[in-house]
Amino acid sequence: MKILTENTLFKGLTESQITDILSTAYHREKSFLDGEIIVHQGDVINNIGIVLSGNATGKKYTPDGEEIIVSNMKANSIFGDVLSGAIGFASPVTVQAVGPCRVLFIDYNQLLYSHHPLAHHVLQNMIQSISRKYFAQNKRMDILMLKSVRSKVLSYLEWQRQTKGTNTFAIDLDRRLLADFLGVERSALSRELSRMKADGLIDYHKNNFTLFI
Amino acid sequence: MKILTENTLFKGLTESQITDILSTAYHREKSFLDGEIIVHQGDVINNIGIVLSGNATGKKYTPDGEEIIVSNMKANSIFGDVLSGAIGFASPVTVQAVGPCRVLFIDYNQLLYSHHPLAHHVLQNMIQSISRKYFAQNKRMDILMLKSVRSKVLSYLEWQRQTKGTNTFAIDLDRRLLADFLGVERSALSRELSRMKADGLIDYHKNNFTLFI
DNA sequence: TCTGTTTTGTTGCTATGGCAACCTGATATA
DNA sequence: TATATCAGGTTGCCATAGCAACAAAACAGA
Repeated sequence: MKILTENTLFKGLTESQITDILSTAYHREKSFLDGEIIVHQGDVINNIGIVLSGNATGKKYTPDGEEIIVSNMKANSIFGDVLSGAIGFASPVTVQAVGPCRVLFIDYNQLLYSHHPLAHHVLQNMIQSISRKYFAQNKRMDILMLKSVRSKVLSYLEWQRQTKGTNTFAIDLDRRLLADFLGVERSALSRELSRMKADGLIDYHKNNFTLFI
Repeated sequence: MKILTENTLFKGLTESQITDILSTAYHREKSFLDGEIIVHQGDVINNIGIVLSGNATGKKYTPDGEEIIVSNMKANSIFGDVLSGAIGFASPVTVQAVGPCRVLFIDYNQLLYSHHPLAHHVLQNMIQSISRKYFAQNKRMDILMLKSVRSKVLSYLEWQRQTKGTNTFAIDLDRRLLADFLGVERSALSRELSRMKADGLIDYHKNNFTLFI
């Protein structure tokens, strides 16, 4: 349980305070094998999930059956918080184990309605966590709304430069995922990257990029 | 202040409970004239804003200077909640008065850290409010990711049918706003709507739509 | 009712990007 | 070392949709 002290949901709390709070809300640990579904798209859930070990992905399926990876989760990632918070909403994503993984589920309502003096603190952390997810999504929306592939790529790289703080940086998406993120064809992305390199705007090799502008 | 009993942030509380809670957090009411800026894009704020009367819009500007209306706010709309919740984030939007309007600002931290017994309740409402905004955004992202204008329109209309519950319904966006929402050209939207009518998929007049599929 | 204004529809032109198909190079595996 | 596999790059074709410019309704105000 030591890992939870690093979790954004319990940030600022000691290990004993965390176990103390958890004693007031029903929770259980569950293990999943590679490929097992943790949450189905369409499920209505009332639990917060925390990845204790291993990895999981959030995917969704477009109307025409294409699979899109929405998020990659590793240890200490939280899911189901926004979903539980909205009350009554169906999960827009399927959460699936990538390799064996362990997940801690915490009853959302009991945690929320707990009168434990520190529950307040957890709520504040939760608001912060949800708000951050909102803005991450917001950033992506801004990019998706741009019309040309080039402007999308530039906007993305500019964003990365800002968060990384250097003109040369590695991104954590491969071409397929980057194309999905930008909402373009993988081949169209490759094509535009070449053009941008030819135009002297950027340089890149694999997932290492340099921005010249 | 009676209007606040209808506000999602104070849902479930009586008028006297609301004034009671407000007494623990710094708040002020402010009036704005038509066109006045309430929040500038890029501002870092620590207040929750509630529109008491009048209307306001949330706009943002694309890299190439184009103005996009992101949201329309009326009485009891809340803004700044997600922004304050994320702590340290710059506002991605400019909030501007449309006609004269009054806004109630509440200090976010004092409301959040209040030890008032009902503050917990407000926090829960806030989580719900933010989560809902997240999912509204999420829905839009799904639509923006589709490639063709037709699929975007169909996805949007299908969504409207589901929320409205009938095959015939009025939407609350005009063509300009709908085009922005879908991330397409206004003329391209009009063109595709005509085609879809010709193909017998839909019928429409102004903002009244009927879905045949 | 007339007129100015705003909203919506229409249409030709053309660049863009989706699609498909294939190539190249890297990494893994036997 | 040979070969299978996978990520990334390249390219031709062509429908789609952006852009611009204009037409036609719808609406508002005098």
